[in-house]
Amino acid sequence: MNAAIGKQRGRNGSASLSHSQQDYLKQIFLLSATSRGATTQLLADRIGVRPASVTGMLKKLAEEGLVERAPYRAVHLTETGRRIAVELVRHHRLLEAFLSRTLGYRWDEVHEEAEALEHVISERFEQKVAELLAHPDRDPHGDPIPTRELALEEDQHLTALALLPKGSQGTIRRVTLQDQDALNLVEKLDLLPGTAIEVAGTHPDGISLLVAGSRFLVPSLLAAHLLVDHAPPPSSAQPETREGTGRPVAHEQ
Amino acid sequence: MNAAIGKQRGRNGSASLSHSQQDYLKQIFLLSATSRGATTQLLADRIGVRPASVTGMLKKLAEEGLVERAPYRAVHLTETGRRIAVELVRHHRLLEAFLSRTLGYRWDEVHEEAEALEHVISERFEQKVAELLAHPDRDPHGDPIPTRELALEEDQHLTALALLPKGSQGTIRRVTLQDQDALNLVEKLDLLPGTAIEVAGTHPDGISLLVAGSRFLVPSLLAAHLLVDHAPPPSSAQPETREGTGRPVAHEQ
DNA sequence: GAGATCCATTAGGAAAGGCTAACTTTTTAA
DNA sequence: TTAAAAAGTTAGCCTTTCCTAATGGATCTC
Ligand SMILES: [Mn+2]
Ligand SMILES: [Mn+2]
Ligand SMILES: [Mn+2]
Ligand SMILES: [Mn+2]
Repeated sequence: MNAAIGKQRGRNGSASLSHSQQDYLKQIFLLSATSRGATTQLLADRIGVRPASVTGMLKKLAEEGLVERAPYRAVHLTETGRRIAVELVRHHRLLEAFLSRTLGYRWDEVHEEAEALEHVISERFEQKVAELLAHPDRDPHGDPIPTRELALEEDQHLTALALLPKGSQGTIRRVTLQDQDALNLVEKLDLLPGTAIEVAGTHPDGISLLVAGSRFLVPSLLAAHLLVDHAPPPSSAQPETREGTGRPVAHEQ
Repeated sequence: MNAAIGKQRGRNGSASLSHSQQDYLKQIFLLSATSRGATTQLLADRIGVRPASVTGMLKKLAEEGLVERAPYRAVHLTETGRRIAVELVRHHRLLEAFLSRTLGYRWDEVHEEAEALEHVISERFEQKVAELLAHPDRDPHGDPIPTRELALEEDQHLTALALLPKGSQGTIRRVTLQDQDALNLVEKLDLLPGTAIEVAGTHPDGISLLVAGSRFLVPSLLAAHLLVDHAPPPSSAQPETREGTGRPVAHEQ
């Protein structure tokens, strides 16, 4: 049922995709969900190559029918390309859950290892791990794990903490960061997924937050990456949302 | 304590080794334990490339101080090269044990997956898996797993079934095959590691074997790859060993 | 609406790792 | 002991993926 990414011959008759090509597809997928879309520059940043290299690779992927491209424009995945990308996201997030739950990795350690393993595991490995974990639907950062049929539940009702008005209450559900130091900070502040929070007030540099009694400032950088399952402010006349300093940004995976 | 193989900078200051280079070192190590040694031709067969490619790579590895080489001769690992090779063997066999025990792979399925994963897992992954399995000393084929300090117990007292004289009794300890069909045959015949056997007689095409009451012919091809922990024949006057048709051959990993 | 400033693309080239074909050395065996 | 066979090496080439430098578009600002 899964799209083949690895060694097998592809859906048409083409050879397999290189790890590099796989990473391009995955980053295009993740960036496509953002406002800017998958631009050459952003892809270069995420993948760690120069823009010229991105242009070259995108041409190749377009020839192989995995992306659609117009020069000087953001690139889009074809259905084939999307399937491969989502398959990789499934691998990545399943692996993060596995590393965390079964092997006892810390939550800030899982990303890097999953980044390498995602290209290498077989469909059998994917299946066995999914069974071992009883088909989890979230990774340790709260990111949804696509199903085996590659359906990806998108959380419509999650909002970036940075965009919440004063008085909002809710629960942190996703942390879209992957930098180890940033993740450690989140943990130090007890802002892991599942934590109940209340917005005590806004602030030029972030959000003032009430968590388990204590009250402190969450910097914008962080607040943009904490996605909250929120109820509107209990009884105030605050606007439903406001334009924040930072918008949520998809994180690398 | 472990030699770094992966992404890290190497022992001197050199960059990391490619997966390809790692495979060469591992196969040189495994072939060095055989009578023919690590020749260009055998390496080409094992690695799946042409002999010309092997010559080219061996030159590169020699320049990097990982092998010592004389043209037209079998190649040898330096101490540095050996450490990297043994580290890979540890990864491979630990992974086989993990796939078999934790993920429930069949014993004929573990090799291929481990072949890909061995290059990609971190030292952390290695350590966590070793802990999870309580530091196993054998993989599912009975192959010894090098310790974290890279000590590799070699089983001096194991003999290929093909070389045993009539009347010998013993226990199968290792199965040095990796072909799936061959492994399935071994399983069908109940010749897994741990099985007690007795040599009922020799035969031009193999060995006649007594296993759990039944008696059947084990073809030479197989008998050369079944390593037995044996006692000499109980009270007969048979010679201790004999020259068999096939000698034991290290298997790929 | 015209620069200035990004952003994207092109051209040319390098490194890694494979290949084929031709040639040399070693080994085998008549 | 010598000729044929097998094994190993060399030379030249190809593909993949990256790079730098230069060029060509898009966009923002005044
Ligand atoms: Mn990756
Ligand atoms: Mn994640
Ligand atoms: Mn390998
Ligand atoms: Mn094994």
